[in-house]
Amino acid sequence: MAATRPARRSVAIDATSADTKTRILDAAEELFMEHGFEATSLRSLTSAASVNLAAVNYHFGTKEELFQMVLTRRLDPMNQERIELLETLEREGGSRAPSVERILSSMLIPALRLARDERRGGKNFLRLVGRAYADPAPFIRHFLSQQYAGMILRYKEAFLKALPHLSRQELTWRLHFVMGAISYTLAGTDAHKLFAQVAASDKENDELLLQRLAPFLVAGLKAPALGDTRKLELVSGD
Amino acid sequence: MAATRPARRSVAIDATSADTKTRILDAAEELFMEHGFEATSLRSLTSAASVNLAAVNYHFGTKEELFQMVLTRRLDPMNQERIELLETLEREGGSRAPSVERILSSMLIPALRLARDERRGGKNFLRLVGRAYADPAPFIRHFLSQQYAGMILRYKEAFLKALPHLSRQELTWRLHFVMGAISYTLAGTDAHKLFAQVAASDKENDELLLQRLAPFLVAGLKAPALGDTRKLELVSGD
DNA sequence: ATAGAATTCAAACGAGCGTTTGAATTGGGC
DNA sequence: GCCCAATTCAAACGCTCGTTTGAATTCTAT
Repeated sequence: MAATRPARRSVAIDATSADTKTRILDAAEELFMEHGFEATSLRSLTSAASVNLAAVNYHFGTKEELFQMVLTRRLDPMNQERIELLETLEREGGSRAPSVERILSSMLIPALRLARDERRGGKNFLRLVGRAYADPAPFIRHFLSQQYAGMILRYKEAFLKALPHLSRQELTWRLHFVMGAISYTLAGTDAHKLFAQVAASDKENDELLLQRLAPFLVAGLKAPALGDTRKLELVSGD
Repeated sequence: MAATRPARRSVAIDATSADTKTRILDAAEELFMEHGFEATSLRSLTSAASVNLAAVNYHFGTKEELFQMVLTRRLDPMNQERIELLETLEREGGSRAPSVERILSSMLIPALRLARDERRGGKNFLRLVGRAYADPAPFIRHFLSQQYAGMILRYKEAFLKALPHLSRQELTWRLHFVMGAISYTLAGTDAHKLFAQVAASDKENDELLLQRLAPFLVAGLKAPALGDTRKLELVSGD
């Protein structure tokens, strides 16, 4: 299946086609976010991008490869920025490990910047990522795990130093919860409708959201380890 | 479209067909969880259930209605149990409001019970719910929000009394984060692969998971409100 | 035993899907 | 001005989808 791909674009991969490719990527970002991967047809996608139907297969190979390109285009720089921010933090602190607050901030700030930058897809893209996290399609899951593995490992080490009372396993779970809250929050949009009211204006929304999310996550991360306090009354309410 | 539905099942809605209907619901639960709504075809579904292809349309009308039935079958009793547990808690406490820990427990216990009960779909079903939360399909979002609205409102009131330092709006956000961490955690399966290690055996997994999730969430809920402490160093790391 | 309703079944419908093809068109280097 | 590769295009291929149909079958109440 993958072997029968055309030999056409074998000579020059990137040429003058940047415009068509970008138009496809932009339309894909929006439509994948709105309808999901499966429910977005290449016909509606190419129509929205004002390009020929065959252009997707010509420039990206398959629909799946297009999807991965949509994610890579913005996730790679964002995760790169996260790691750089974290390393700056560690360098500045010298021998003293950075605080939980600062480490978490270095995770959230690049996401916030991306959300604010309309030229880079803005909120749309982050919602797309949040949804991709919950997509059952195996190729999406494999792609995301490999895409995030390095960054998460890096942050796990940093958090371990800032939270010495947590075992490696305990921290793995907590980072899992943190990623869950972040993904879910970023996937947002209609999820807000589960609750009654939403925030006021639209511009302050992003920043306020993260300023509310951060204290919640910091407190959760700093919580005593399992077994440190009484076992928590999880068994039957009487 | 909805008007052209057959007049066949107009006389008796539930008859001896329970067996076929149940087989369809069980197969749907598993396949929707594994592949998502869009990617699950009625042909593979009816084949797995060993029923005729037309049986789904005959018993449930459309594929969407089947999906809603899959969710309703288990969500209704679970949310009912949650509310009853919460009301018991409030009745027992008399005038004193229940603690955050106990309120949260009354949310998690019914989910945990359901996860343990293989006859009611077990973990499969909770993963399905977790994924449904992130599904972009409008009919799923509308259904879920109406399905949870009552329960969430009920719990918001209870949490408000237990967390008097939080404004209603602040709590709305925190409950949003809580639901995010829960959904994401329950959707689990491959999400675990994002991280290195997983828990040991398989039976203790569920309980251990919730026993780890609960302290995290309690600490997050109890965190000081925005503005109570310094604004948290979210802006640039220097 | 039989009438009538409920259910099952095989077959087909029309539509939409991702992808491929080969010809037409474009655009830069000689 | 011409050539050749890169790109665009209209059309089609083969396939799968959700749903409908009408006959065959099973079930139930008389």
